[in-house]
Amino acid sequence: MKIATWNINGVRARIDALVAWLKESNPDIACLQEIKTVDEGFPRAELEALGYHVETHGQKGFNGVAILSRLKPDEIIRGLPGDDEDLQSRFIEGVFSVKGGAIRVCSIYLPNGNPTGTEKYSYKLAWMERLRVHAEARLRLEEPLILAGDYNVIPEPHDCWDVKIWENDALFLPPTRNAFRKLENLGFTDAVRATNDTTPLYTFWDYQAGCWPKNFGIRIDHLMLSAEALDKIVSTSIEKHVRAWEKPSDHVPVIGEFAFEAA
DNA sequence: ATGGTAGACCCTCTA
Repeated sequence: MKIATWNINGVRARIDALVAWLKESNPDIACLQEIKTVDEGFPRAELEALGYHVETHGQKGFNGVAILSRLKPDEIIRGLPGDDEDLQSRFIEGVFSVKGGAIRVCSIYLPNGNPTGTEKYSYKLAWMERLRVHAEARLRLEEPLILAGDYNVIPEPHDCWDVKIWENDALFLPPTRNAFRKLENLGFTDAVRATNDTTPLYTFWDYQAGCWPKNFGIRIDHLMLSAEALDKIVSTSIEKHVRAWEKPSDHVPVIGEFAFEAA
């Protein structure tokens, strides 16, 4: 079973690329971020025509997340618990029945946090703490749990092309990486690093300043696995070729292949 | 010289 994450930077601008990628890679579950539309504006018919169930948590103009799935979800939770005042659409969670039980998959669009030293950065850190609290509660279910998404976190120096450029950025500052490490310390494993060595791997190349042709990228899109999900991981792939497509997102999909079977 | 691009959308914000 293939479970993927992709920040598509606007689902309506990216529908042709999304359909082409789904046909090519055929993921069983695709977590999307930055759909940048309200639920009613989501191009669901094109995706249902490919055999996907479509669950969205949209927002006008910014943010917004979705889960596409071959299996019909048993349950969907919209919004990250822990702050009723937070109106930004950055989290959706689905439960799916597989042979032997259930798996739980979350599509996460973690706040960027720049500029640092502002309420945007404190919002990022507060959001990461809410994610940690929610993830800790979900771990007690002892299910395969996959937290998939755009974390806006560069975990290690070798996950960016030049650490000097990023060392003071909200994506790399020590409090950001410490909060990410706290999530790992709960018992989550970075699927790409569990299946690859420490060579540089990127999932995002800025549109600006020729970052893509120069391979000036960063790795910020992650599949974080509970122990029960890590037991089932077979391989991962970063779909780098998608960045070279016409009208690309600035992020590429990350796919995990798991030894789950449909119920 | 403080650049450069992209998406959504009311013209400026977010990234």
